Amino acid sequence: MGTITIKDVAKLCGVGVSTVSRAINDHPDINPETKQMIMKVIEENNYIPNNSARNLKRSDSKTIAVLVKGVDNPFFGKMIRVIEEEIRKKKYSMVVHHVEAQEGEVAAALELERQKKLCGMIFLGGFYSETSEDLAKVKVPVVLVTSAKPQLEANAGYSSVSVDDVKESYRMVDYLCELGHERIAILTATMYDESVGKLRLQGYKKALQKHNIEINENLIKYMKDSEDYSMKCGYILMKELLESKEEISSVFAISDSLAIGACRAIHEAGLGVPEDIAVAGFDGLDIGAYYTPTLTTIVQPVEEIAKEAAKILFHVIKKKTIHTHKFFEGELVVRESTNEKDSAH
Amino acid sequence: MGTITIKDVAKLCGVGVSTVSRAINDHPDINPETKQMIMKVIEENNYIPNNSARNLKRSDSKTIAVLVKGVDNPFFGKMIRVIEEEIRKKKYSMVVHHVEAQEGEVAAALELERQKKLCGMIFLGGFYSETSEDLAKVKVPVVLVTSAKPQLEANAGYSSVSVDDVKESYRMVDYLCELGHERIAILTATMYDESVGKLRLQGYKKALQKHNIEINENLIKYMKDSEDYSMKCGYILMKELLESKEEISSVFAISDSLAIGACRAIHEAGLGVPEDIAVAGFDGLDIGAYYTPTLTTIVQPVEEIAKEAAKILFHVIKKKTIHTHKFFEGELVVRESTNEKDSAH
DNA sequence: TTGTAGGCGTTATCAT
DNA sequence: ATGATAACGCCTACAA
Repeated sequence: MGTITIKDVAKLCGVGVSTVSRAINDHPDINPETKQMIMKVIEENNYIPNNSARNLKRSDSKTIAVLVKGVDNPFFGKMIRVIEEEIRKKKYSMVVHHVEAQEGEVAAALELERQKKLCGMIFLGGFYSETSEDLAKVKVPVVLVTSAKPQLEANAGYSSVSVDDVKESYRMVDYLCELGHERIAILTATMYDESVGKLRLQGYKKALQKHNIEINENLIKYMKDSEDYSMKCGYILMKELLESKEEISSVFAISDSLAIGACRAIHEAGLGVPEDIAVAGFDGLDIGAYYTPTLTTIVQPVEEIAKEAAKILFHVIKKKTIHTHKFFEGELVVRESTNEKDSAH
Repeated sequence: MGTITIKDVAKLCGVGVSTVSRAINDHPDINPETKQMIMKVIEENNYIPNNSARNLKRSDSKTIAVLVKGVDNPFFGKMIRVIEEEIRKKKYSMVVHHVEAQEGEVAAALELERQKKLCGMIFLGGFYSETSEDLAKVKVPVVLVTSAKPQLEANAGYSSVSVDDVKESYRMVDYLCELGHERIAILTATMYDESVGKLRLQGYKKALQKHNIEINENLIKYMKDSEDYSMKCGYILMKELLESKEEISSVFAISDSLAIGACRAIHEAGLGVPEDIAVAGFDGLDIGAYYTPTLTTIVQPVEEIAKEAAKILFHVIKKKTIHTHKFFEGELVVRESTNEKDSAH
């Protein structure tokens, strides 16, 4: 008695398969009583429709893919779970696909799209290296999360949801300046980054300019090509910075992971955070509240962002709307890792 | 020019569909030249077989599901990525499914199994609450990772791969004892846990016994039902412990996340780690090496475990072997969060 | 070695 | 409101 099919159910109910189909798909043209009776039989024999057959028949497969670029960012963990939940609510399926830092995400996307007959995709992180033209090759609706391109064409072939990286970054660096810091270093993405790295660097520069602080290229530490937003990377960059003998009173890391790595490096150099060097992060990872010292950071509203991403995607899929670009406010959370610039200097 | 099908390819090549099918599925009975020519045409028109159609035809769908129980354990993040890679190498698909702490994982598993015609499943974490009989309902091969049942029936209907939780836990607590600690608290899973929580608690008790230290129930802190292996949970449990006024010189948390939460609580109580209270964790998360103080822990060989899990699963699927139970050695990594019991006491 | 045809479980289009 | 029936794209006997 392997698997029970729609035919079996039909037989059991003494009706035609199409009636059963109508019942399980909430079609209008069906007698409520018939439907109820069918659903009961389905329940009793716990029949579950075969997904492959459905997808084969349907044009779309009711599955949406989540592409995650760059390993080891716990920031995405929560995001994925929220997205998964939203997708499940809509009775869609989700497949997640991790793409290595060097891999082209669009290439991976294209393959997935065809193979699985996706009806939509969500990109998490990444989206450096790729151009809008590349992205346009993906035919299904796409929403970019946390990886907006700087220049948002109104009619871009995709949606996006994120915080305003320039603004939030500016907010943080401005805060650091207000504390009296002038020698503010930044730990940022690669030099060629066209995504969050670039934007957050922009915010940094903007804030410095506002405070009439000259931008010192030696205080800008870029990741190497092979690196990612990991603690290890933050550790390495900070160590280099420390060894460079540049005077620094604070450092802004564009992710909490980087910030924590930086703290470790500072610590190992026999210095204290924030007494000797203040450290600020970005993202709002849980660990920031438990680290010693607790981490000043920009908290991104992860849950809201994820939900909005799903919402927009479904809207676009159902053609209820065209592509949208939505920004959420981040929140500057001040904790122990930053303090006023020591006046005893 | 929507999607190109196997028929189109056949037409393009001037051959029958079965020949094309044979080509893409590496069947033996085909002329190498024909095959090469077909593959070329496929490449040029980048034809990609429709997965749903394949799965419908095949009995199994070549997809394996990963069930992750309990949110927010970064420990599983890496695991999933490694598993994903292994699965992809075999040209299978992976779907991950998070199940809430209260949800029954077997129920979720059953639904998935039918709906997606899985050919195998990997359970990550969890597996408390569920009995072997429940698990037996899942017809496809299952491998339990990091969640072995205490009593392993030789012919259990599943495989498992993990560290020997009793032994590793024993190793850690034994080490703590060797350092001179006698008042050793443990932060563990719920009281009803039948999985890693139970096992690690066993190891703890065993080590204490070896050192003739009486077991003090007040030093055993169980999670509440609603809690999970999170930093927050560790923080809460530790705080309760501190408030209980029990004298403690060290605490063993059965996960690094819990340990970090505990450190925070200790810190906020104005005490120092390890001077006042030594802290040890379990898992070997990256953060352990960057936290202040760095965390003494049992490092689990995540990558090996994940690879082995995939390997075993594929073996069982292909009927090359029956279910296996494999254990890996953990590694006791001593760092700053533990030290010798202060003799000045 | 290769081609033809039937069927996998659904959904959708027709009639009824 | 309901029931046949034809696709959906692929794999696989079976036949050639």
